[in-house]
Parts: sequence; structure tokens; C-alpha cells
Amino acid sequence: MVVTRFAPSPTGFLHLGGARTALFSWLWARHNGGKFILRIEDTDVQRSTDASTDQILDSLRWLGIDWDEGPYFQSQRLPIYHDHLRQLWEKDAIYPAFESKEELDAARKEAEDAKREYVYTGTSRGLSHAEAQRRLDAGEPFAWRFRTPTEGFIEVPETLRGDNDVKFACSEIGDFIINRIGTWENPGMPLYNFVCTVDDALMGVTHVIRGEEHLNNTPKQILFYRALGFPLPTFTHLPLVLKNNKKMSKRDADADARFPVSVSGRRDLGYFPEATVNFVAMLGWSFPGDKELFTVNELVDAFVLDRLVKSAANFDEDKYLHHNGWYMRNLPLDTIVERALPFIRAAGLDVDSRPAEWTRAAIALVIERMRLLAEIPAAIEYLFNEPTGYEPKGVKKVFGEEGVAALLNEAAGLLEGVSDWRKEAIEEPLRLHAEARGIGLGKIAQPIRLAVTGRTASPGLFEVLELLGRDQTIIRIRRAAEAIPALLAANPG
RNA sequence: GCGCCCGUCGUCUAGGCCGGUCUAGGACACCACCCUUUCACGGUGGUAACACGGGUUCGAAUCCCGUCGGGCGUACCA
Repeated sequence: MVVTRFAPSPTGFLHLGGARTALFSWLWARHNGGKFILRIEDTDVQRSTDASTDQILDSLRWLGIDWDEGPYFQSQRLPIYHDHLRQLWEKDAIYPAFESKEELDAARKEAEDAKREYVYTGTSRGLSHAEAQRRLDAGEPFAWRFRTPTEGFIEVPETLRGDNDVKFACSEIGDFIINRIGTWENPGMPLYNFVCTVDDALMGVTHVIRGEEHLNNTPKQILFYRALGFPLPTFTHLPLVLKNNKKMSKRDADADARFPVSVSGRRDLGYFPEATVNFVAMLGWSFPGDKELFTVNELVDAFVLDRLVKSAANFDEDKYLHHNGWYMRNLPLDTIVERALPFIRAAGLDVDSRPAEWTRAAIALVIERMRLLAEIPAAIEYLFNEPTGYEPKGVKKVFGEEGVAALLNEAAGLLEGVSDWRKEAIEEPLRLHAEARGIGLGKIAQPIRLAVTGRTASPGLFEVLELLGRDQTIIRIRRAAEAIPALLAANPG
């Protein structure tokens, strides 16, 4: 059975790159009818928070990514790790290093200054097992290190890069550290490479799918797999998600309010989970042919690891927006209405005093012009409130036409005579009037549009008027006609 | 610096393993036109790419080498 996992560290929100990693792991499990595990990598107690865990879980649920097991918390699995560490010590695969942090920092700095790569060269490796154990028993602080072979290479079998193309020299890996400093009685918290390996192995993970930034960690993990006698999973390293050619990182925070890097930030702007999943899946994965719009179920069907791309992908905001706009137009209207309501209320529009059918029609009217839910309130605002002003460029261009005020009053008079207030019945007299005067419909429609909405652009005018109601329509038209001389005086030429 | 990864239109990508069918296809963005009461949607068309240099070959985007460029890593973070 295929078993995958997503293993975030709870040190912030779930960002879009992480969401993609989670999605691909989840898709692979679902595609194969396998199991998807959620594991929280909270061994760094300094940085981990419960709030972060909650937010990550929330974001995953919002995206529709569910898990079959977990969430497991590594901070609760310490005995397991220490047990395996003791096994490794008995086999002498690891050894305790007694150097202090200060000594190590100095050694690293020295290597840096000499422009060499830092590799641990402490003397603890040479201690006899018995001698080391004596110091352990005496309570000396130490950290475990891996007894890495001094020569040879570690090959990293990799889905996208081949079985033996990626390899690391042991001499450059060195005797890396396994856990934070501690004592025999009070062992220090183990570090990422170790807990990750132990958990993946113990949880039966068959496919490790993670970001490419972990490629360098993999040889160390392979060393653990071997020492512990665990079979190797299949490793797949996803190309990075870039933003402006830099790795998209949660450490960048949501710097630009329009383009949050967090999943929750996108949700709050009115991006859809459907669009997010679809768009993010196209970053580094493709389907043969030209298909780019996928439902989650289609993704589950189509997703295979060998269609993954090797090169990093830049996050294109325009395309994301476009996808979102597509879902805006193609998701069921009731879904959109339901999701739009909170945004409309938050904008202070009194939507709840309106009939549900009216609201539905109002939203339907603007939907194909919208790309984000957050854009909706501004797009329907004039249906609730009279315009507080008129677009300056419209005042100049539309209200500036000869005889517009008179035309508006004529239109108002015509509309007063419309008994059946439906868009067809509204359109007819206006269209006839335009013909009679020998002018295009636009010559009448544009001034009315500006008078009624305050803007030069809106959905179909007659639909807008229908929703607005006859009284409001006529009041606004007459009011505008009256205001035109003053408006033009204030905005000459 | 060192290690690792990557390199097709501005961006996401197809094609590359199995060289000719690629005068390099699609999508987003952009431009023009059509539709039209405005905006948008939709439709049609257009601009635009195989990083560079060698090699192998009758023939290379596709295979090999080098160069250059970009990214990631280089923690008692994950």
C-alpha cells in the first residue's frame, strides 16, 4: 500500500508552497488508494506553537486535504526516538560528542574564515566505547553524532533525478549531530533528520514527497535507514515554488497584503479552495495535452509522480487570479452566494434585509466581472446606497455632452410610465426614444448608468435598474440631472 | 567559498527517455479585431522561447562535454 505523509513544523501558517507539497503527497496517496498521514514536526519547542498547528490544520481542511492518520506530534514520541538512539549506540553506529557549543562555534567560524566547508573534526569519535560510556554515566553533557564512513559516496535514489545520479561524498557529510545537547539521564531533543527518518520508517511511509530544499538532507537520512535496518522509501523532491525567483517562504510573512503567501490569507481575500488546489497543482506538474482546469477528483485520477517537472516554478499572481475568476463563473451560483455573503456583510452592506432572491440576482449580475469574493461588495454597493459622487472622467465625458440633463429628465419621465418593472419593459421605451431622436442607445444608457451607479462601467444597465427598483431609479436620474450644471462647473473642460 | 539541483515565449508549461512529424504546441499576461448600452465574459488573430560554446550525427530543443546563469543547502531549524 502506498503511504505518504505531510510533516509541517508548526512555526507559522501554512504557506502556498507547503500547501502544494501537502497536496501532491495527498494526491499520490488518494490516486493509489493508499494512506495519507499528518505529522507535526514540533521538536523545536522554542519555535513551535499550538496556534500554528491549529492554523495549519484549518488551512488543510479548507483546501479539502484530509488525513487518515494523525496528526502525530513528535514532541510526544521522545521515548521512541531515545530507544532507537540507544540501539544505535549499542551498535556503535553513533557516538556521544562532548564538545561544547562554544568549541563548535569556534571551529565552524574558523572553517568559514578559511573558506572551507565545515566538517566536524572533534576528538570524541576516537574515544573507546567503554570510555565514552563512563563519561556518559558520569553525567557529562553530550550530543549524539553519526559515525559517518570516512570515504565513499551516498547515492540518493530519486524519482525525478534517477537512481544513482545524485550522490554526496561522505567526507563532506561528516559526523553530523543527531540531537540537542543533553545528558544520559536527560537526553536532548533529537533533530529533524533523525526523527523524520524514524517516524517515516515506523509509520510505514512508502513515498517521501517533500520540497527540494531537503535533497541535501536525504543522504543523512539514508545513513539512518541503513543503520537502523529500515527499507528505503521512494524519495521525491519537488521543485521549489519561487516568487520573484526566490524560494517562497513563510519566513517572508505576508509582506504584501494583496498577495499573501499564507493559505489563510488567500482565503480571507476570497480565493477559492478549488482554484487554489487547481492552480498550485499546475506549479511543477502537468498533464499530457492541454488540460489545465481540474477538479480535485480529476486531479486524483490524473496525478502521477513522473509527470512532475524538475525545474522550479515561479508563482504567477495573474494566472492564479485568472483561475479564481474561472471558478467564480463556473461554481454553482448558490455556492458563490453562500461564500460571498460574509464579505458583503463585512463591508457593511445591509444584505440581510433584502429578499434572498434579490441578493442572489445581484450577485449573479456581477459574478462574471469578479475574480475574488472580496471584490464583490464594491461591485454591488450602489444597489444598496445612492452614489456619493460621480466618476470624474464620466462627469467630463458623459455629463459633459450637450443636452444631457434634458435627456435624463426625458428618460425619467419615460420610466415613470413603465408599469411592469422588468428589464425588457425598462429597455423598450428607452430604445424607442433613442431611435426617435436618431441617437445610439449608448447616448442614453451611459448617462443613466452614471446617474444611477456613479460609474461609467457596470453590468447590463437594464438589469441594474430592474434590481434597483423604479423609485430609486427615477430619484437618482432626476437628482443627477439637477446636479449636472454644478458638476460641470466644478470640473471644467 | 564548498556541496547539491535546475536552465523551452515576460510567467506556468508541452515536446526531450525512443534525435527528423517542432517553420517548437497550449495557458496566463499583453496588443488588435469581433460581440456590445459601458465594463467584463466569450470568440478570432497577433507579438513572443529551445541560455551560450563545442562535440556526436545526413540531421539536435531532444544525446555528450564545457561555460555561463539562477536556485537551494551549508544550524545543537525544519
